Amino acid sequence: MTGFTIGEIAKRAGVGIDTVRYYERSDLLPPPTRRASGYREYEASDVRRLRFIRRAKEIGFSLDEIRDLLALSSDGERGVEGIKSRAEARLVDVESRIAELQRVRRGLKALVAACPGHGPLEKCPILAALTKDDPS
Amino acid sequence: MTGFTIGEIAKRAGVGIDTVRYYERSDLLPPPTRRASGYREYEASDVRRLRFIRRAKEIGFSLDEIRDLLALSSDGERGVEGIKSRAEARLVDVESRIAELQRVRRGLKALVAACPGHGPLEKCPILAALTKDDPS
DNA sequence: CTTGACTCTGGACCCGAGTCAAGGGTTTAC
DNA sequence: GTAAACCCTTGACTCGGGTCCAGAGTCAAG
Repeated sequence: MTGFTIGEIAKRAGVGIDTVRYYERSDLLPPPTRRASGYREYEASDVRRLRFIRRAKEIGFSLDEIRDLLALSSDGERGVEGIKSRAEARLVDVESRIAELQRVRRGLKALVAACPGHGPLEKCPILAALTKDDPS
Repeated sequence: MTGFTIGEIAKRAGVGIDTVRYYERSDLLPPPTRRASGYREYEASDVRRLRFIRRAKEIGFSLDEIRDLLALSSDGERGVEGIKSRAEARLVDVESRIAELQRVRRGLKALVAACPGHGPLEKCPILAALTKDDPS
């Protein structure tokens, strides 16, 4: 049961080879074992980790934030202090993102509903729906 | 009722002055009227638009995507064809982002719930919760 | 045992989204 | 009427997140 090469893992996770190496450099992926030749050798957990990174990115997390999310799930025994609070902070952040996206969704739904598919779509509600009540 | 200067609008919208000029260059903000001196002169709708951009960015849209969202709401009479379908496409996208974020939220909640605040937090469920069933 | 596909490292390059600086004009407050 | 605070343009720079390339070594199939 030899592990995957970098090309295999990249394909399985749906990212580029250079990206995998870049994530390694960026401490998002642990340095894999190496064959005698120097080739990187990955295992299944690396594929999972890479997929997680890819998906987290797709929904708008930065690599820094993802590093944090990953750390949450693998800090293990040391540093249990603070893990919970970091998770809670992330949770708050995620929930506010969801809330914002739900506002956008409502706006888009209203737009779609109001739009008959043709005809003079006057004053779509989307801008109004999204720009109201900003207390900042 | 003279309009706002660039500094005023930037402050009201919570972005930098350079950012406002950058958005103008990038066609996210219409070129404002100018005073005799050359100073840009903005109005309330520009503040709303800027705020919309800022918030859309915060929840993970790129400027390209935002340009598209904005176009949806201001295409007006011309090009009514396709507006609805673009809105629908955006809606699908937004809904999938929400769904992904909800997965993350569930994972984080489980993590927070499972974590007593100290003690050996073994095998937090978050990674597992987020890396399962990826059909790509 | 060669050929083509793959991998290695190091470093250059790219794009998006700003941010800063220089050199100069304008406005406002005192 | 002048100083501080603001604005103008052009153009260089930054940073995150990759992507590409050169030059060299490795692996697998025929």
